[in-house]
Amino acid sequence: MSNQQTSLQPRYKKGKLKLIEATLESLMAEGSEGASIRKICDRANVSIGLVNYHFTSINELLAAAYKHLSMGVLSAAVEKSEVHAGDPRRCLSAFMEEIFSHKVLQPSVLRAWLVFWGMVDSSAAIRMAHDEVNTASWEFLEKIIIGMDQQSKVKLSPRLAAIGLSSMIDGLWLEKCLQPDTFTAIEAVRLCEFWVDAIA
Amino acid sequence: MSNQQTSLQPRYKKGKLKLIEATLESLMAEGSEGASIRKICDRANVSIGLVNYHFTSINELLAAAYKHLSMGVLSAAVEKSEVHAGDPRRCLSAFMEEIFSHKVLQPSVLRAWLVFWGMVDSSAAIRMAHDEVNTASWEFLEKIIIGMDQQSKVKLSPRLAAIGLSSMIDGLWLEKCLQPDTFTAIEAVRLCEFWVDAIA
DNA sequence: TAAAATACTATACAATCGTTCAATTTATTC
DNA sequence: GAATAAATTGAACGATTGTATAGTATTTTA
Repeated sequence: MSNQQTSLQPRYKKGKLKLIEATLESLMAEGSEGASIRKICDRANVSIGLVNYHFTSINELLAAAYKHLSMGVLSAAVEKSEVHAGDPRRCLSAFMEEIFSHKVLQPSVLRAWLVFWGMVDSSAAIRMAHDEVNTASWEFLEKIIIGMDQQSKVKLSPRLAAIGLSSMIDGLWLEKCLQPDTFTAIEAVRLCEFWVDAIA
Repeated sequence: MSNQQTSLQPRYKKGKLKLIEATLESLMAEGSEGASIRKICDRANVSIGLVNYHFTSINELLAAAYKHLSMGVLSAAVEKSEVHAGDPRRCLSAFMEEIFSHKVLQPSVLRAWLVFWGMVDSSAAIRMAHDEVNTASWEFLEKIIIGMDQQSKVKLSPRLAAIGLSSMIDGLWLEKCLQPDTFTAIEAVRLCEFWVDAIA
């Protein structure tokens, strides 16, 4: 995963960012067992007191990490697709190519997401981070599909089409995490392309 | 959730089953925080020592609960679809109607699944339960799609079509769990029906 | 350069966890 | 009904957790 900050990601000072990055590494390596301040601080080579210095609780740190990871991926995908502004169909292809790229479609990255999803219900901060990321992602997809619809009427409402595509993406991520050898990245892209062609 | 045992679910003695059911209740109510032997045994009104009497570890209990829940749902869906044996398209509709029924599409039920998914990587027993459930489900779907293919050639390989449908189902379940108000059960069924029609 | 602000350390605390196991209770067998 | 087997209890244990905080170190400001 690239450590460059992107346009949708919040900005953090060095010390905070170090903890956020260590958190992602820890979750990616160990799943939910990596969501421990001692493990995170071992990775960051700092003392555990720093978590409560920089964040109000471990959940705030986890929420920041979730947002950092997800907005990073979303930003990259949005940027890649905006190259094709004016052609919604190509926008979607570029978006899908990025979110199923080898940078993202690694079991370790997906494992971190799975951990975050599992925490959405039990932490208000993580809930907020999730809602923000999810809404941004889903609205982007819907906007592109509305663009397709304006060129040539699509067969599902853009809202429903976006929900379908978003769900398939999530489901493929989940499956790739749980059973990595079931399908390839190329097949994942192909399935989503099929969906997009089916609504057009 | 019905407490009747179904054809794919293993059989357990009363004491074991009581713990399994309490486990599901606990996860459904509290998510991953409910995966605690004290919370589970409180619900079952038994002493915590019983977990290690009936199971070798809490992970074995969790694996049994995962299998119990999932095979219960899969059995019901398979049974419902088998009424339409000989008509693969109707089989799939019946299957989808069951898996998006109000019995299943409750945030609490989906929450339990999310907890289990999050544990797949860190417990061999849960990994095994997951692989078994996932394989049964996916093979069933593929078999029906092969049936469709034999009647009239489908546009994706049955394997890939099954992966796509399975992913969409998982994704819709996940989304429904994380943001329950985004879409209705009817819309979920509609999206999957659209997928099935798109491959035909 | 001294003072103020920020960053960081290390320890302690209370709480919770899953595993273990001797003792007790209940159910089954003969 | 006595003996055996199975089920159950409850306490103890060592391990781990996140939060809190006084003290120390480093950086920034004037």
